[in-house]
Amino acid sequence: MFGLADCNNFYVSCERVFNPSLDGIPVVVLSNNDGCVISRSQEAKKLGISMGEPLFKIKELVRRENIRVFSSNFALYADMSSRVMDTISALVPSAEIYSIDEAFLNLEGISAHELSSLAKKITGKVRKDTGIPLSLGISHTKTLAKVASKLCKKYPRLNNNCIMVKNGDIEKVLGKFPVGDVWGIGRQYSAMLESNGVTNTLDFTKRNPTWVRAKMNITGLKTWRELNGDPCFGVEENIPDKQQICTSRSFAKDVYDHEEVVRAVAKFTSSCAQKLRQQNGVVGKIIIFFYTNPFRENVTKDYRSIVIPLDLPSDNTLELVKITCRSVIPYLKQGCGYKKAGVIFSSISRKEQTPGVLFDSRDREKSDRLMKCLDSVNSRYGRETLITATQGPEKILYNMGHLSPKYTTNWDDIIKVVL
DNA sequence: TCTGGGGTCCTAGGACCC
DNA sequence: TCTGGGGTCCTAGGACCC
Repeated sequence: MFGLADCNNFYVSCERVFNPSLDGIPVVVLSNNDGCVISRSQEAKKLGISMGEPLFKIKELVRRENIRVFSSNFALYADMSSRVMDTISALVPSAEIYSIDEAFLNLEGISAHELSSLAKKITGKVRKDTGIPLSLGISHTKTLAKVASKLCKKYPRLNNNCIMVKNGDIEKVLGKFPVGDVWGIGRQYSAMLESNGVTNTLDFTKRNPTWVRAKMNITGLKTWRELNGDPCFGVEENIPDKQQICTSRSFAKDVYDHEEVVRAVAKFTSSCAQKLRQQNGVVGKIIIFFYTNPFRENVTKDYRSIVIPLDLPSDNTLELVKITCRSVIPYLKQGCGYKKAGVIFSSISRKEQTPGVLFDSRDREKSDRLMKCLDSVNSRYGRETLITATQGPEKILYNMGHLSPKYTTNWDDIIKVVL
Protein backbone atom coordinates (compact mmCIF):
# COMPACT_ATOMS: atom_id res chain seq x y z
CA MET A 1 0.00 0.00 0.00
CA PHE A 2 1.17 3.51 -0.82
CA GLY A 3 0.27 6.85 0.69
CA LEU A 4 0.61 10.35 -0.61
CA ALA A 5 0.72 13.14 1.95
CA ASP A 6 0.19 16.55 0.42
CA CYS A 7 0.10 19.84 2.33
CA ASN A 8 -2.96 21.92 1.50
CA ASN A 9 -2.18 25.31 -0.11
CA PHE A 10 1.26 24.90 1.42
CA TYR A 11 2.84 28.37 1.14
CA VAL A 12 -0.37 30.09 2.20
CA SER A 13 -0.71 27.64 5.09
CA CYS A 14 2.85 28.50 6.23
CA GLU A 15 1.99 32.20 6.29
CA ARG A 16 -1.17 31.44 8.28
CA VAL A 17 0.63 29.45 10.98
CA PHE A 18 2.36 32.61 12.15
CA ASN A 19 -0.39 35.06 11.27
CA PRO A 20 -3.80 33.70 12.24
CA SER A 21 -5.50 36.89 11.08
CA LEU A 22 -5.13 35.39 7.60
CA ASP A 23 -7.56 32.56 8.41
CA GLY A 24 -10.80 32.59 6.47
CA ILE A 25 -9.80 35.35 4.06
CA PRO A 26 -8.36 35.22 0.52
CA VAL A 27 -4.56 34.97 0.55
CA VAL A 28 -2.07 34.41 -2.27
CA VAL A 29 1.69 33.85 -2.37
CA LEU A 30 3.68 35.11 -5.34
CA SER A 31 6.59 33.67 -7.29
CA ASN A 32 10.02 35.24 -7.11
CA ASN A 33 10.11 38.83 -8.25
CA ASP A 34 6.40 39.06 -7.33
CA GLY A 35 5.46 37.87 -10.81
CA CYS A 36 2.81 35.16 -10.63
CA VAL A 37 0.48 33.57 -8.10
CA ILE A 38 1.91 30.22 -6.98
CA SER A 39 -0.17 29.43 -3.91
CA ARG A 40 -3.78 30.32 -3.14
CA SER A 41 -6.03 29.91 -0.15
CA GLN A 42 -9.40 28.26 -0.67
CA GLU A 43 -11.04 31.69 -0.60
CA ALA A 44 -8.69 32.96 -3.30
CA LYS A 45 -9.41 29.94 -5.48
CA LYS A 46 -13.12 30.65 -5.11
CA LEU A 47 -12.57 34.13 -6.48
CA GLY A 48 -11.36 32.50 -9.68
CA ILE A 49 -7.64 33.16 -9.34
CA SER A 50 -5.80 30.42 -11.19
CA MET A 51 -2.37 28.93 -10.63
CA GLY A 52 0.38 30.92 -12.36
CA GLU A 53 -1.81 33.98 -12.89
CA PRO A 54 0.35 37.10 -13.29
CA LEU A 55 -0.21 39.56 -10.44
CA PHE A 56 -0.72 42.58 -12.69
CA LYS A 57 -3.71 40.89 -14.33
CA ILE A 58 -5.56 40.61 -11.02
CA LYS A 59 -4.55 43.93 -9.47
CA GLU A 60 -8.10 45.22 -9.54
CA LEU A 61 -9.52 42.03 -8.00
CA VAL A 62 -6.91 42.13 -5.27
CA ARG A 63 -7.92 45.67 -4.37
CA ARG A 64 -11.65 45.05 -4.57
CA GLU A 65 -11.68 41.80 -2.60
CA ASN A 66 -9.00 42.82 -0.15
CA ILE A 67 -6.84 39.83 -1.01
CA ARG A 68 -3.71 39.52 1.13
CA VAL A 69 -0.62 39.17 -1.02
CA PHE A 70 2.77 37.74 0.00
CA SER A 71 6.16 37.48 -1.71
CA SER A 72 7.63 34.00 -1.52
CA ASN A 73 9.48 33.40 1.73
CA PHE A 74 11.36 30.24 0.87
CA ALA A 75 13.42 30.22 4.04
CA LEU A 76 10.18 29.92 6.00
CA TYR A 77 8.59 27.33 3.69
CA ALA A 78 11.68 25.11 3.65
CA ASP A 79 11.89 25.14 7.41
CA MET A 80 8.19 24.35 7.82
CA SER A 81 8.54 21.60 5.23
CA SER A 82 11.24 19.85 7.21
CA ARG A 83 9.08 19.96 10.35
CA VAL A 84 6.19 18.37 8.45
CA MET A 85 8.41 15.72 6.86
CA ASP A 86 10.02 14.81 10.21
CA THR A 87 6.60 14.42 11.79
CA ILE A 88 5.35 12.17 8.98
CA SER A 89 8.53 10.08 8.79
CA ALA A 90 8.29 9.18 12.47
CA LEU A 91 4.89 7.53 11.93
CA VAL A 92 5.47 5.30 8.88
CA PRO A 93 7.87 2.48 7.91
CA SER A 94 9.52 4.82 5.38
CA ALA A 95 8.81 7.94 3.36
CA GLU A 96 10.06 9.60 0.21
CA ILE A 97 10.17 13.38 0.29
CA TYR A 98 8.91 14.11 -3.18
CA SER A 99 8.72 17.90 -3.12
CA ILE A 100 8.62 20.74 -0.62
CA ASP A 101 5.01 19.90 0.25
CA GLU A 102 4.56 16.24 -0.67
CA ALA A 103 5.77 12.86 0.53
CA PHE A 104 5.07 9.32 -0.64
CA LEU A 105 4.58 6.86 2.21
CA ASN A 106 5.54 3.23 2.26
CA LEU A 107 2.73 1.51 4.15
CA GLU A 108 4.06 -2.01 3.75
CA GLY A 109 3.07 -4.41 6.50
CA ILE A 110 0.21 -2.30 7.77
CA SER A 111 -3.02 -4.26 7.86
CA ALA A 112 -6.11 -3.00 6.07
CA HIS A 113 -8.05 -2.28 9.25
CA GLU A 114 -5.16 -0.24 10.70
CA LEU A 115 -4.92 2.07 7.69
CA SER A 116 -7.77 4.31 8.66
CA SER A 117 -6.56 4.99 12.18
CA LEU A 118 -3.00 5.53 10.96
CA ALA A 119 -4.19 8.03 8.37
CA LYS A 120 -6.10 10.00 10.98
CA LYS A 121 -3.07 9.90 13.26
CA ILE A 122 -0.77 11.31 10.57
CA THR A 123 -2.96 14.19 9.45
CA GLY A 124 -3.91 14.96 13.06
CA LYS A 125 -0.37 15.02 14.38
CA VAL A 126 0.96 17.13 11.52
CA ARG A 127 -1.82 19.63 12.08
CA LYS A 128 -1.26 19.72 15.83
CA ASP A 129 2.53 19.81 15.83
CA THR A 130 3.18 22.09 12.85
CA GLY A 131 -0.11 23.87 12.15
CA ILE A 132 -0.11 22.71 8.54
CA PRO A 133 -3.25 21.03 7.10
CA LEU A 134 -2.40 17.84 5.24
CA SER A 135 -4.31 15.63 2.78
CA LEU A 136 -3.54 11.94 2.79
CA GLY A 137 -4.50 9.55 0.03
CA ILE A 138 -3.91 5.80 0.26
CA SER A 139 -4.15 3.17 -2.47
CA HIS A 140 -2.40 0.31 -4.28
CA THR A 141 0.09 2.43 -6.28
CA LYS A 142 1.68 5.86 -6.13
CA THR A 143 -0.44 7.12 -9.01
CA LEU A 144 -3.67 5.93 -7.38
CA ALA A 145 -2.61 7.39 -4.02
CA LYS A 146 -2.20 10.72 -5.81
CA VAL A 147 -5.74 10.44 -7.13
CA ALA A 148 -6.98 9.67 -3.62
CA SER A 149 -5.21 12.69 -2.14
CA LYS A 150 -6.81 14.95 -4.74
CA LEU A 151 -10.22 13.66 -3.68
CA CYS A 152 -9.54 14.92 -0.15
CA LYS A 153 -9.27 18.44 -1.47
CA LYS A 154 -12.44 18.14 -3.49
CA TYR A 155 -14.59 16.58 -0.78
CA PRO A 156 -14.20 18.25 2.64
CA ARG A 157 -16.32 15.54 4.25
CA LEU A 158 -13.42 13.12 3.77
CA ASN A 159 -11.68 15.04 6.53
CA ASN A 160 -8.35 15.03 4.70
CA ASN A 161 -8.12 11.24 4.55
CA CYS A 162 -9.03 9.08 1.60
CA ILE A 163 -8.43 5.35 1.55
CA MET A 164 -9.22 4.04 -1.90
CA VAL A 165 -8.70 0.29 -2.07
CA LYS A 166 -11.85 -1.50 -3.24
CA ASN A 167 -12.01 -2.15 -6.97
CA GLY A 168 -15.59 -0.91 -7.22
CA ASP A 169 -14.68 2.35 -5.48
CA ILE A 170 -11.66 2.88 -7.69
CA GLU A 171 -13.67 2.38 -10.89
CA LYS A 172 -16.31 4.81 -9.70
CA VAL A 173 -13.69 7.44 -8.88
CA LEU A 174 -11.72 7.03 -12.10
CA GLY A 175 -14.89 7.27 -14.15
CA LYS A 176 -15.25 10.85 -12.98
CA PHE A 177 -11.59 11.78 -12.76
CA PRO A 178 -10.29 13.97 -15.63
CA VAL A 179 -7.41 12.20 -17.32
CA GLY A 180 -5.40 15.42 -17.42
CA ASP A 181 -5.35 15.51 -13.61
CA VAL A 182 -3.52 12.19 -13.42
CA TRP A 183 0.10 12.30 -12.23
CA GLY A 184 2.24 11.90 -15.35
CA ILE A 185 -0.36 13.09 -17.85
CA GLY A 186 0.20 16.71 -18.76
CA ARG A 187 -1.29 19.12 -21.25
CA GLN A 188 0.03 17.54 -24.43
CA TYR A 189 -0.98 13.99 -23.59
CA SER A 190 -4.39 14.95 -22.27
CA ALA A 191 -5.09 16.82 -25.52
CA MET A 192 -3.92 13.81 -27.51
CA LEU A 193 -6.08 11.47 -25.41
CA GLU A 194 -9.10 13.66 -25.73
CA SER A 195 -8.78 13.78 -29.50
CA ASN A 196 -8.76 9.98 -29.36
CA GLY A 197 -11.97 9.86 -27.40
CA VAL A 198 -10.46 9.40 -23.94
CA THR A 199 -11.84 11.91 -21.45
CA ASN A 200 -12.03 10.32 -18.04
CA THR A 201 -9.39 8.18 -16.41
CA LEU A 202 -11.47 5.00 -16.53
CA ASP A 203 -11.56 5.27 -20.35
CA PHE A 204 -7.80 5.48 -20.28
CA THR A 205 -7.36 2.40 -18.11
CA LYS A 206 -9.51 0.42 -20.57
CA ARG A 207 -7.33 1.25 -23.56
CA ASN A 208 -5.09 -1.37 -25.08
CA PRO A 209 -1.57 -1.21 -23.53
CA THR A 210 0.05 -1.55 -26.97
CA TRP A 211 -1.79 1.53 -28.12
CA VAL A 212 -0.73 3.40 -24.96
CA ARG A 213 2.90 2.36 -25.44
CA ALA A 214 2.85 3.52 -29.06
CA LYS A 215 1.30 6.90 -28.26
CA MET A 216 2.89 7.72 -24.91
CA ASN A 217 6.10 5.71 -24.65
CA ILE A 218 7.22 3.70 -21.68
CA THR A 219 6.40 6.48 -19.18
CA GLY A 220 2.78 6.60 -20.31
CA LEU A 221 2.51 2.83 -20.15
CA LYS A 222 3.76 2.86 -16.56
CA THR A 223 1.09 5.39 -15.66
CA TRP A 224 -1.51 3.13 -17.31
CA ARG A 225 -0.29 0.11 -15.35
CA GLU A 226 -0.25 2.04 -12.07
CA LEU A 227 -3.83 3.18 -12.65
CA ASN A 228 -4.74 -0.46 -13.18
CA GLY A 229 -3.32 -1.25 -9.75
CA ASP A 230 0.04 -2.62 -10.85
CA PRO A 231 2.85 -0.77 -9.01
CA CYS A 232 5.70 0.44 -11.26
CA PHE A 233 7.25 2.94 -8.87
CA GLY A 234 8.57 2.25 -5.39
CA VAL A 235 9.10 4.59 -2.46
CA GLU A 236 12.66 5.85 -2.85
CA GLU A 237 14.24 6.70 0.45
CA ASN A 238 17.67 7.90 -0.55
CA ILE A 239 17.74 11.27 -2.19
CA PRO A 240 19.98 10.95 -5.26
CA ASP A 241 22.56 13.62 -6.05
CA LYS A 242 21.37 16.28 -8.43
CA GLN A 243 22.48 15.85 -12.02
CA GLN A 244 21.93 19.51 -12.71
CA ILE A 245 22.02 22.58 -10.48
CA CYS A 246 20.48 25.82 -11.63
CA THR A 247 20.13 29.34 -10.24
CA SER A 248 18.24 31.93 -12.24
CA ARG A 249 16.24 35.08 -11.62
CA SER A 250 14.15 37.65 -13.40
CA PHE A 251 15.08 41.25 -12.67
CA ALA A 252 12.66 43.93 -11.58
CA LYS A 253 13.57 46.05 -14.62
CA ASP A 254 15.23 45.60 -17.96
CA VAL A 255 18.94 45.89 -17.19
CA TYR A 256 20.94 47.85 -19.76
CA ASP A 257 24.10 48.19 -17.65
CA HIS A 258 25.97 45.03 -18.57
CA GLU A 259 28.19 45.20 -15.54
CA GLU A 260 25.04 44.49 -13.53
CA VAL A 261 24.32 41.39 -15.59
CA VAL A 262 27.87 40.18 -14.95
CA ARG A 263 27.38 40.69 -11.22
CA ALA A 264 24.17 38.70 -11.34
CA VAL A 265 26.00 35.90 -13.18
CA ALA A 266 28.66 35.95 -10.44
CA LYS A 267 25.97 35.71 -7.80
CA PHE A 268 24.19 32.83 -9.56
CA THR A 269 27.48 30.99 -10.04
CA SER A 270 28.32 31.32 -6.34
CA SER A 271 24.92 30.00 -5.43
CA CYS A 272 25.27 26.98 -7.74
CA ALA A 273 28.77 26.27 -6.40
CA GLN A 274 27.55 26.30 -2.84
CA LYS A 275 24.74 23.84 -3.67
CA LEU A 276 27.28 21.74 -5.56
CA ARG A 277 29.61 21.45 -2.56
CA GLN A 278 26.70 20.38 -0.38
CA GLN A 279 26.49 17.17 -2.39
CA ASN A 280 30.27 16.79 -2.66
CA GLY A 281 30.16 17.29 -6.40
CA VAL A 282 32.33 18.87 -9.04
CA VAL A 283 31.00 20.47 -12.21
CA GLY A 284 32.21 19.59 -15.71
CA LYS A 285 30.06 21.85 -17.84
CA ILE A 286 28.41 25.20 -17.26
CA ILE A 287 25.58 26.79 -19.22
CA ILE A 288 24.87 30.49 -18.86
CA PHE A 289 21.73 32.01 -20.34
CA PHE A 290 20.28 35.49 -20.45
CA TYR A 291 17.48 37.14 -22.34
CA THR A 292 15.53 40.32 -22.86
CA ASN A 293 11.88 40.57 -21.89
CA PRO A 294 10.01 38.20 -24.24
CA PHE A 295 6.68 39.93 -23.53
CA ARG A 296 7.80 43.36 -24.63
CA GLU A 297 7.55 44.56 -28.16
CA ASN A 298 9.48 47.33 -29.88
CA VAL A 299 12.74 46.60 -28.07
CA THR A 300 15.91 44.93 -29.30
CA LYS A 301 15.58 41.27 -28.39
CA ASP A 302 18.29 38.86 -27.47
CA TYR A 303 18.29 35.30 -26.23
CA ARG A 304 21.52 33.54 -25.70
CA SER A 305 22.82 30.48 -23.97
CA ILE A 306 26.53 29.80 -23.71
CA VAL A 307 27.90 26.34 -23.06
CA ILE A 308 31.28 26.16 -21.33
CA PRO A 309 32.94 22.74 -21.04
CA LEU A 310 35.51 22.82 -18.25
CA ASP A 311 38.95 21.30 -18.77
CA LEU A 312 39.26 20.72 -15.04
CA PRO A 313 36.13 19.84 -13.06
CA SER A 314 35.84 22.14 -10.08
CA ASP A 315 33.82 23.13 -7.03
CA ASN A 316 35.77 26.29 -6.30
CA THR A 317 33.60 29.41 -6.28
CA LEU A 318 36.47 31.72 -7.21
CA GLU A 319 37.56 29.67 -10.22
CA LEU A 320 34.00 29.18 -11.42
CA VAL A 321 32.96 32.81 -11.02
CA LYS A 322 36.02 33.90 -12.98
CA ILE A 323 35.13 31.51 -15.79
CA THR A 324 31.45 32.42 -16.06
CA CYS A 325 31.99 36.17 -15.85
CA ARG A 326 34.71 36.15 -18.48
CA SER A 327 32.61 34.00 -20.77
CA VAL A 328 29.50 36.10 -20.57
CA ILE A 329 31.00 39.53 -21.28
CA PRO A 330 31.65 39.14 -25.04
CA TYR A 331 28.09 38.00 -25.68
CA LEU A 332 26.16 40.85 -24.05
CA LYS A 333 24.72 43.00 -26.80
CA GLN A 334 24.85 46.80 -26.67
CA GLY A 335 21.42 48.35 -26.38
CA CYS A 336 19.76 45.23 -24.99
CA GLY A 337 17.98 45.46 -21.67
CA TYR A 338 18.19 42.06 -20.05
CA LYS A 339 15.27 40.82 -18.00
CA LYS A 340 16.46 37.45 -16.85
CA ALA A 341 19.66 35.47 -16.48
CA GLY A 342 20.71 32.15 -15.06
CA VAL A 343 23.52 29.66 -14.56
CA ILE A 344 23.23 25.88 -14.89
CA PHE A 345 25.84 23.44 -13.65
CA SER A 346 25.76 20.23 -15.65
CA SER A 347 27.96 17.12 -16.04
CA ILE A 348 28.19 16.88 -12.28
CA SER A 349 30.17 14.06 -10.75
CA ARG A 350 31.13 13.07 -7.23
CA LYS A 351 34.35 14.65 -6.16
CA GLU A 352 35.98 11.51 -4.82
CA GLN A 353 35.11 9.59 -7.98
CA THR A 354 36.57 12.16 -10.35
CA PRO A 355 39.94 11.12 -11.71
CA GLY A 356 42.86 13.49 -11.30
CA VAL A 357 44.09 15.49 -14.26
CA LEU A 358 47.66 15.16 -15.50
CA PHE A 359 48.35 18.84 -16.03
CA ASP A 360 46.45 20.14 -13.03
CA SER A 361 48.57 22.79 -11.39
CA ARG A 362 45.96 23.84 -8.86
CA ASP A 363 46.50 23.27 -5.18
CA ARG A 364 43.32 21.31 -4.42
CA GLU A 365 43.93 21.02 -0.70
CA LYS A 366 44.25 24.73 -0.33
CA SER A 367 41.15 25.24 -2.44
CA ASP A 368 39.16 22.80 -0.28
CA ARG A 369 40.20 24.56 2.90
CA LEU A 370 39.19 27.92 1.47
CA MET A 371 35.77 26.68 0.32
CA LYS A 372 35.14 25.03 3.65
CA CYS A 373 35.87 28.32 5.32
CA LEU A 374 33.62 30.23 2.90
CA ASP A 375 30.73 27.84 3.50
CA SER A 376 31.06 27.85 7.25
CA VAL A 377 31.16 31.65 7.46
CA ASN A 378 28.07 31.93 5.28
CA SER A 379 26.18 29.24 7.13
CA ARG A 380 26.97 30.82 10.47
CA TYR A 381 26.50 34.51 9.70
CA GLY A 382 24.03 34.48 6.80
CA ARG A 383 23.98 33.45 3.18
CA GLU A 384 25.93 36.26 1.54
CA THR A 385 28.19 37.41 4.34
CA LEU A 386 31.29 36.48 2.34
CA ILE A 387 31.04 37.01 -1.41
CA THR A 388 33.41 37.39 -4.34
CA ALA A 389 34.46 40.92 -5.27
CA THR A 390 33.05 40.39 -8.77
CA GLN A 391 29.63 39.95 -7.30
CA GLY A 392 30.06 43.34 -5.71
CA PRO A 393 27.45 45.32 -3.83
CA GLU A 394 24.01 44.41 -5.06
CA LYS A 395 22.40 46.89 -7.39
CA ILE A 396 19.95 44.83 -9.41
CA LEU A 397 16.58 44.95 -7.77
CA TYR A 398 14.22 42.06 -7.44
CA ASN A 399 10.60 42.86 -6.62
CA MET A 400 9.88 41.33 -3.21
CA GLY A 401 7.63 43.93 -1.71
CA HIS A 402 5.33 41.66 0.28
CA LEU A 403 7.76 39.52 2.23
CA SER A 404 6.72 38.15 5.62
CA PRO A 405 9.28 37.77 8.44
CA LYS A 406 11.53 34.69 8.54
CA TYR A 407 9.56 33.52 11.57
CA THR A 408 11.59 30.37 12.15
CA THR A 409 15.09 30.92 10.81
CA ASN A 410 16.15 34.50 11.46
CA TRP A 411 16.85 35.58 15.02
CA ASP A 412 15.90 39.21 14.53
CA ASP A 413 12.55 38.14 13.09
CA ILE A 414 11.95 35.53 15.78
CA ILE A 415 12.59 38.06 18.51
CA LYS A 416 10.27 40.57 16.82
CA VAL A 417 7.47 38.00 16.73
CA VAL A 418 8.00 36.92 20.32
CA LEU A 419 8.00 40.48 21.61
C1' DT B 1 4.84 49.10 -15.44
C1' DC B 2 3.83 44.27 -14.22
C1' DT B 3 4.40 37.50 -16.85
C1' DG B 4 8.67 32.06 -11.56
C1' DG B 5 12.26 28.86 -10.54
C1' DG B 6 13.64 24.80 -9.97
C1' DG B 7 14.06 19.72 -11.57
C1' DT B 8 13.47 14.57 -14.01
C1' DC B 9 13.13 10.94 -17.64
C1' DC B 10 12.88 9.24 -22.37
C1' DT B 11 13.84 9.02 -27.34
C1' DA B 12 15.76 9.75 -31.83
C1' DG B 13 19.53 10.57 -34.40
C1' DG B 14 24.35 11.50 -35.22
C1' DA B 15 29.12 10.34 -34.43
C1' DC B 16 31.94 7.07 -33.31
C1' DC B 17 33.97 2.14 -32.26
C1' DC B 18 35.51 -2.77 -33.99
C1' DT C 1 21.38 -6.80 -58.95
C1' DC C 2 24.54 -5.19 -55.66
C1' DT C 3 26.01 -1.58 -50.39
C1' DG C 4 27.84 -5.74 -43.00
C1' DG C 5 26.52 -6.19 -38.42
C1' DG C 6 26.92 -5.23 -34.02
C1' DG C 7 27.58 -1.93 -30.52
C1' DT C 8 28.24 2.76 -27.30
C1' DC C 9 28.09 7.55 -26.13
C1' DC C 10 26.33 12.06 -26.48
C1' DT C 11 23.01 15.68 -27.32
C1' DA C 12 18.83 18.13 -28.36
C1' DG C 13 14.28 18.26 -27.78
C1' DG C 14 9.94 16.91 -25.89
C1' DA C 15 7.27 15.37 -22.38
C1' DC C 16 6.43 15.60 -17.51
C1' DC C 17 6.66 17.10 -12.20
C1' DC C 18 6.25 20.58 -8.09
